Amino acid sequence: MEAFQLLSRGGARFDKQRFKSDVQLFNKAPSGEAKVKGVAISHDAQLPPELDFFKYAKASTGKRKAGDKESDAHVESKPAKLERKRRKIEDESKDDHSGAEEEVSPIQKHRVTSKGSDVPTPITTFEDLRERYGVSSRLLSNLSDNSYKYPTGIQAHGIPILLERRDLAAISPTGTGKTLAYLTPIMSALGSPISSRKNDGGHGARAVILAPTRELAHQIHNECLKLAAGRKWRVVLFSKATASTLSDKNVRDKVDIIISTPLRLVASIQEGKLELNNVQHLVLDEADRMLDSEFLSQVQEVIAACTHPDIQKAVFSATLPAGAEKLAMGILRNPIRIIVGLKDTPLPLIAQTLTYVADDASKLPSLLTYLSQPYNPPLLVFTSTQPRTTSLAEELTMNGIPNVDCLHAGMTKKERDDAVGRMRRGESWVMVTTEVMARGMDFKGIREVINYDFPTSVQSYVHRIGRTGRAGREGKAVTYFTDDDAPFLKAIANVLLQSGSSVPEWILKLPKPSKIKRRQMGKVKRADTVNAARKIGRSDAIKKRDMIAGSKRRKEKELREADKDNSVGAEDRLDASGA
DNA sequence: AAAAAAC
Repeated sequence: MEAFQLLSRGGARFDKQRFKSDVQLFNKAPSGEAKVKGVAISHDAQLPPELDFFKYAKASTGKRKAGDKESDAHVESKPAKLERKRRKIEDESKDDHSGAEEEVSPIQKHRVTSKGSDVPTPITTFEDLRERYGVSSRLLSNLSDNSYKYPTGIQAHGIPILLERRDLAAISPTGTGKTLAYLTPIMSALGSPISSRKNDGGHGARAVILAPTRELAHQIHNECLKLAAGRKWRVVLFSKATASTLSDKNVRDKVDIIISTPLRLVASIQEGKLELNNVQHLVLDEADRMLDSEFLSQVQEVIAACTHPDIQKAVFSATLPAGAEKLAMGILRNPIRIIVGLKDTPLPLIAQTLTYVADDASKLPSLLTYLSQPYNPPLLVFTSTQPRTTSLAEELTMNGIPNVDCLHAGMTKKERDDAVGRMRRGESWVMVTTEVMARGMDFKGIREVINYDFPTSVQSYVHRIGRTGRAGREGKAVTYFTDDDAPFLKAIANVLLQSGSSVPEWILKLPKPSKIKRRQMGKVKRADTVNAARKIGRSDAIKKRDMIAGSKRRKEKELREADKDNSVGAEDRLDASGA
């Protein structure tokens, strides 16, 4: 029963029908298509046993069995301890001017913290929205028609806040229904389509949603259309084509919601083809990405163009580093901030492993070996650059891996759309991609993510592996690392620990260099990594002995360094982001 | 810290 609830409220984008067809597809495959070696058939149409994807909120249940056998020196997570530490840090960083920080949600099991004045009570069912805020039956039935039966944590807390017209910064893990958490209140607040009104005063779109990639904007648009069913809402996915149509006043004045990437919008504003002075709701999805240096000025320009005095702004993400949060809070007016679960932390139902591959040349053989054994398609493989994405996809295909696809932003719009289409239909078994797919994309079938190239930040890691384990389903994430990745290994390892996956002990024993020293120390750490990694595969006795000796040596070294440089503490930093 | 993505 509970399992069913979790699945069905499954977040914004769960689509039972599609999932079903995926499973059928995979079930069919081997009998028909000459037994493709190594492709596991997924019969798990039933629910995974552990749907409580916020179990880490409960003190000590976050442990995951150490299923990987590279080393017997595995360290299990200590969620309770970490959470205590984090709470302390959060308490200390509370802003003076803000209202009371309070623990809410006795009903929901997962922990939700909110900051800000007069935080509205969360809802328990979508039906509450009718009584409390007069949300229309049409909107509510559109929700239930799409199998959104119960609000997720972010929806239960976020929707009332937005309906009370407050500004909001919302942080909630990947795959927990953030899209619906902002679309529902916006649709409700807009009331009725502009086209159905006589004279409303004001022209142009009343809501704008910004996302960092075309694919994500497209997906948000699809979600919005689900909620818009049955009425003549004009929800525009902004593109080159729509940009020119929108310069026609008659069209423009009938638009309700614009969903776009920032630069596209800025281009139209600068050409004088678009005015945003009637925008009363502005959402930044993947807020930390939207506020990073490359997007910031564009986003600021959009914000500046939204001149309506009563504009409501909201930012959403699974990660929000301190710098981005500061920026966000500066943009918002008397904001409420809510955090579901732990910030910058993946869901514990994603089983994560770190795999040592000595160097770049060893990655392809490792992946081929991996693909020669049973795996769960579709598999998402992340690389660091577009050329690497292309060539890896080619290599895999040449090595006989079936249904390999690739997607990066260097491809044409059509190529990109086609690739996403194949992915959605379950035709891709291995999708090689760049950071473009790292955020927001919701492919229900993805059970495994491979970080072929090491992610360049904790945020990137969290979002990449968050393509799996969505809407209460389990997932698996494998991350390759080479000697060159050593400087950032420990930060990622801490993320694994924090979210209930185990990490070989030697990784945690790696010295923690100060930021300044990181580059110079690359060599030192590299040697350390190699030595420690080489021990894998030796006999257990030798391994253990070496580990202990090695960790002692490292400890001593660490202490010596700590004497010289106070910024290197013996205590692991909790915030693994290092930002 | 650094590439990718945005047109």
